[in-house]
This record gives sequence, structure tokens and C-alpha cells, in this order.
Amino acid sequence: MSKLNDRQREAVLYIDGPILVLAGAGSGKTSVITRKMAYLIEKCGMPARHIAAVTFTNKAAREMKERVSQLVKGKAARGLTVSTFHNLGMTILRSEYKALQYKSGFSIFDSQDAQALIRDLLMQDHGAESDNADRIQHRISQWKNEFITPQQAIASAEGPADILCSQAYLRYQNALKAYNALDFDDLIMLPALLFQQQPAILEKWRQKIRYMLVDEYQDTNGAQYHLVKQLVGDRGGLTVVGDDDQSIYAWRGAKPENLALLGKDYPHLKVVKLEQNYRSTARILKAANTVIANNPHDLNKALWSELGHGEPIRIIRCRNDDAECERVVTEILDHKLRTQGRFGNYAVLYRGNHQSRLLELKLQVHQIPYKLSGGTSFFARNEIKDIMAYLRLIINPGDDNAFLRIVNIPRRKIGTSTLEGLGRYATDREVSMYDACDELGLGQHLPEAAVLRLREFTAWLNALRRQCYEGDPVATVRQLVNDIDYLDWLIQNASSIAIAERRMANVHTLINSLEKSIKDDDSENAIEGAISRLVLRDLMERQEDEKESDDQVQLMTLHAAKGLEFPHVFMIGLEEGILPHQNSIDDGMIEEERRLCYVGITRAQRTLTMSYCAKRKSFGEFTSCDPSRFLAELPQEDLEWEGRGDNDPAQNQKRGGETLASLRDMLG
DNA sequence: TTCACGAGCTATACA
DNA sequence: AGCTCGTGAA
Repeated sequence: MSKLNDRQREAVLYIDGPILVLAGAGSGKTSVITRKMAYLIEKCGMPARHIAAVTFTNKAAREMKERVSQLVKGKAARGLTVSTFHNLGMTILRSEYKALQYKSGFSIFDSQDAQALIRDLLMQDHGAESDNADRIQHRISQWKNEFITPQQAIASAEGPADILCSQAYLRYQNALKAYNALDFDDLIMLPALLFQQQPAILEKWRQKIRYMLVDEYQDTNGAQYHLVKQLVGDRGGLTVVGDDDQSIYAWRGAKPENLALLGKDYPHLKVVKLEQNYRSTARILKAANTVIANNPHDLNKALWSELGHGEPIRIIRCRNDDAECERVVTEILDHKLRTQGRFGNYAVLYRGNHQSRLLELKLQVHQIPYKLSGGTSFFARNEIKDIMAYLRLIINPGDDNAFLRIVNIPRRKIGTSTLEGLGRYATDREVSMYDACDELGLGQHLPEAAVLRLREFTAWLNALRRQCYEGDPVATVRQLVNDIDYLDWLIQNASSIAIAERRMANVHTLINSLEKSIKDDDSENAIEGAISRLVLRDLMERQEDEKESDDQVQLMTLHAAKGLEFPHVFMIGLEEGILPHQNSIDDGMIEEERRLCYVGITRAQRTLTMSYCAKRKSFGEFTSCDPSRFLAELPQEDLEWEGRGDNDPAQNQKRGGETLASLRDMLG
């Protein structure tokens, strides 16, 4: 506790009612949350099992849990809930699914599964037009994020397009239930809905969760807001931490105004501001403050730092994107050599995932170790999706998406015409495709050979299912992978054996993780819980944390960088159309892009370098680029420009700033 | 049903 | 420049 400043301590000690901690970047908010949990357990005598902290990423949850158990002596931290919103939702649904008329062993559809389902329904209802499935999926997700049911959506829909969407929403929701499946948004929406409809169930969970802490509250959406509000009730056991300037998820339904709304729900809300920054030099902080000052503000914060003014911020103009990446890499090599530092001290941040490709190439040429976070997650990998589909089908035979994915992996001579026939038959009989395989009438609609191949498949999987529930589930899964000669399949489909083996290693990681997850779960159907939990867990990070060295250059998007910090930060692609992104320019959403820029700047502890290009190759063609407007918003006297061409309109003004800056430096 | 090849489309951020 | 999908032959 002695390590905290006055404001931080105030935030930790206040437990008489709901409290909002407005925590600027680098102001030690994680310390506040973790120490508060320790305080509640050790000093207030609250059993850990009654405390729940909620974050947005598994990584943040894991780190927080780690830090609490370091702070709390002995076993007192056991039973503490630190999880993501989605995981919390799943925990609730795993115990309450019956009240929602779901069956045990439900599947969780990722957005690809969901889209396939929507396409399918559209096809059934209106024939071929499936080009707007994307839009409909978006709209449905929006509704769920705003905590709007299909019935409410239908009642309030305006205009023919929206009416169509709302009907598709209802259709979709019914279809999900028929498949005994949920999508990601349901993990938040359904528990909140359940609490609203069945007070007895809500009361049960209120008994369990008596104190809630929510991190990154500015990122909560409408459904999450309702979930928290109902769990907290009028008991007021709530600590919320957030920063409106770091709200960068409006596009997925986050409502930063939830921060301001809190005061309305809880008139006696206590507000504490954390304004001392412990991360960055004064110059970096000033740059961040200057940029973000261009956004309108309800809640004013004034971040300050005691870490000295530090080095000027460098802005480098490059000929093209290739030169840009090359330059960043040589800058890192050069700087590391001079300072004798580690690769792990450097991070390169960018707006879009595709920007990492060139960077990776250059890093590989120079043999620099790097770690790429984000992008295609572990569970988006084909080999993982394949095995997961098998597992899903074992616990939920109604999961047609899983069925379709793997009936013919490996090749079982079951092709599209067979599946179309089976699909038609299954829809007619209103059973799942898996169950339809074993129905007697199927022989009337498909060639005998096709039916035999299908039944061979189901008979085999049925045997495995039995083995899974009656015997050792993990051994069964290993046998499954063996039965289908999966390594063989991977080798056939990969360009090299090394790649196939790497993919097989991913499969083994998955199985190991399943094994661990089953051991941690003492409920009777451990395997069902373990499998559905796996859908949500990003164990790629964990895998890499464990086995790879931590001395690697960090590559990630600006979004993925939130919550992290690095001694030396490079932000690349500061161009109109990239940061700010073209879509945001078109939709007038510049503020969120500015916050994204702010997040990037505030990741830097000691040095910050930004770069932009004169030309850039996209889709194989060169296009010319303009420097980002955010560059002009920086405090010019703290910048050091480099490589700027004579045709730069802002040049004269910036030259002035440059001389001023060097003058100040000379004068100390 | 499967394999091989080329046309055409493409890429904001994420659980 | 990289990936998906459609086409046609085995």
C-alpha cells in the first residue's frame, strides 16, 4: 500500500459504495485493481469467491490474477474470479442453460459459423441473394450489443432494409437454438436477459458475486452494462476503472458514454482521478496531451510526469513502404547496438494487420527475433478449427456447421452433391444432418454408396463419443486424431513437411490444453465445459509466452497495444487513409482515430519514432500518400523531422519549430 | 469426387 | 502480392 500515491490509495480504500476511477494512460490502474482485490480479501475479510474482476482480454485477466496471487498470502486468493466478460457469461450459461431452453453441451459459433448460418437461412427464405449476409450479421451483432431482443428489433425497425434484418434476427436466433448453439454476443446478451426475466436466478448470482471490479469500462457495450448493473444491484459493491481518451472500440458497440452514465445510475458515485503518469517522458506525454486536446471532452484530465523531458519525438519520411520498414529495422539494430539493450525493448505499432507483412520480411532478412501478436488467432487456424469441429460434434451432434466442416476431412468421398441431398432431407425432417445420416428414409433420397459412407462416419464417431463420456476423454481425442491420420492430411495440404509438423504441434498444444482444462474442472461433464471454454481461450499467447524467448521485437496493431508499454516505440504508416483510416474519414469518425493515435503515443516510455511514406504499394499498385493530420497536431517544438521533401506544405511552419526546439536544447 | 490451374478480388481494429 | 473460388479434365 505504501507504494501507492494518495489518489491511488483513496481509490483502493473506498468500499462504501460504487466508485469510478478515471485513470489516464500509465497512471497505475492495474495496481489499483489488483491491490484493491488484495485489500478486500485480506483487510475486509471478504472471501475471494465473492469477488469478480472483469477485463476484456484473456491476457489482461491472466496477468491480473497472477499479480493478485503474488500480493495475497497463502491460499486466500483461491476461488477469486478474474475473467473476461465472455468467460463470465459462459460460466453463467453453463449453469443456467436450462432456464433458456438450451441443452447441455451447446456449441459456440464463431463469426464464420454464424455467417454460414445466416447465408443458409437467407438461401432458404429468399433463394439466392446472399450478398447482404455480411450486413445482416453486423446489424444483428449491433442489436445484441445494445441488448435488444429480436422482438424489440422487429417492433422498432424502420425502413424495409431494417425490417428485413430484424426478421432475419429472429430467424437466426431460433436457428441457433435448434442447433443448440450460441454466438459470441449471446455470451453477454443471454445472461443479462436471463437475469432480467428470472429474478430468482439473478438473486442466486448476486449471492455469489458480491463485489465487482470492471477494467476498461469505456469499452463496455450496452449488454455488458446491463449485466454489470444487474449483478451489482443496489448493494453498490462496484469499482470501475476507465479512460474515455482510450475508447477505441466504438466499432464493436462500445459505449464510452457508459462512464458518464454511471453517475446517473449511482447518484452517490465517488470519482477519483489518477493523473500522474509513471510511464513516459514529459515530451511524449505532452505530445499525447496535445493531440488528444483536439477532441471534445466531458471529463477533463491533466496528465503529468516526473520522468524528465526526454528525447525529441522523431518523424521520418520515407520514399515508400519498403523503405519505411527497412528503415525501422535498421533503426532498431542501430539503437540496440549503441545502447546495448534488448530486442524486447522495441515495439512497432501499426493500424492494419496487413502492415506487418513487409515488416516481418525485413526482420527475417536481418535475423531479428520478433513476436507478432494479434492477427489470425490460434483458433482461426485451420488445423485448430478442424479438431475443434470434431470435438464440437462429439458434445453436440446438432452442430451442422461442425459436421459440414469435417465430414470430408480427411477425404471420405462425401462431396457436395451428397451433402446437398442430406441437407435437404435433414431440413424436411427437421433433424440435424448428423442425426439424418442414421434415419432409414435417407436411402430414398441418396445413392446407396453415399449413405453407406455417411453411416460409416457416424458409426465411427458414435463409438468415440461413448468412449469420451464413459472412459478417458483426452485419450479418446488423441485416438481420434490418430484414426483420421491427421498428420497425413496436413502433410498433403501443406507446402512443406516442416509447416505440416508445426501445424501438428498446434494440435498437440490444443489437446494438452484440453487435458489441463478437464483436470481443473470438477463438474460431472468436465469435457463439455472444457471444450466450450477452449473456444474462448486464446492459448496461442500462452504457448508463446512459455516456450519462446522474451527478447523479441514486438509487432502489433494499435488496438492490440492498449494496456501495454515499451521503452522504444515506432508508429508506422502515419498517413491520411491509414491513420486516420479512410473509412473513418468517410464516416466522420476522426475522434476515435485520434484516440487510437493517443493510445499509440502513450505506449512509449522513453523514445517515440513515427514514420510515413510518400508512396505506398497496395494491391500491387503504387499510390501516393499524404502525411497524417495527426502529425500536424503534435507540438512542433518537440519534434525532429527527417527526410522531408521540399514539396511538403507544412514545411516552413515546422522548420520554424525545429530551430526553436534546437535552441531550447542548447539553452538546456 | 478430386486435383490443377488461373481469373478476379482484395485488406480497420477483436472476443 | 496473396488468397478464394470457379472451371474443366482425370
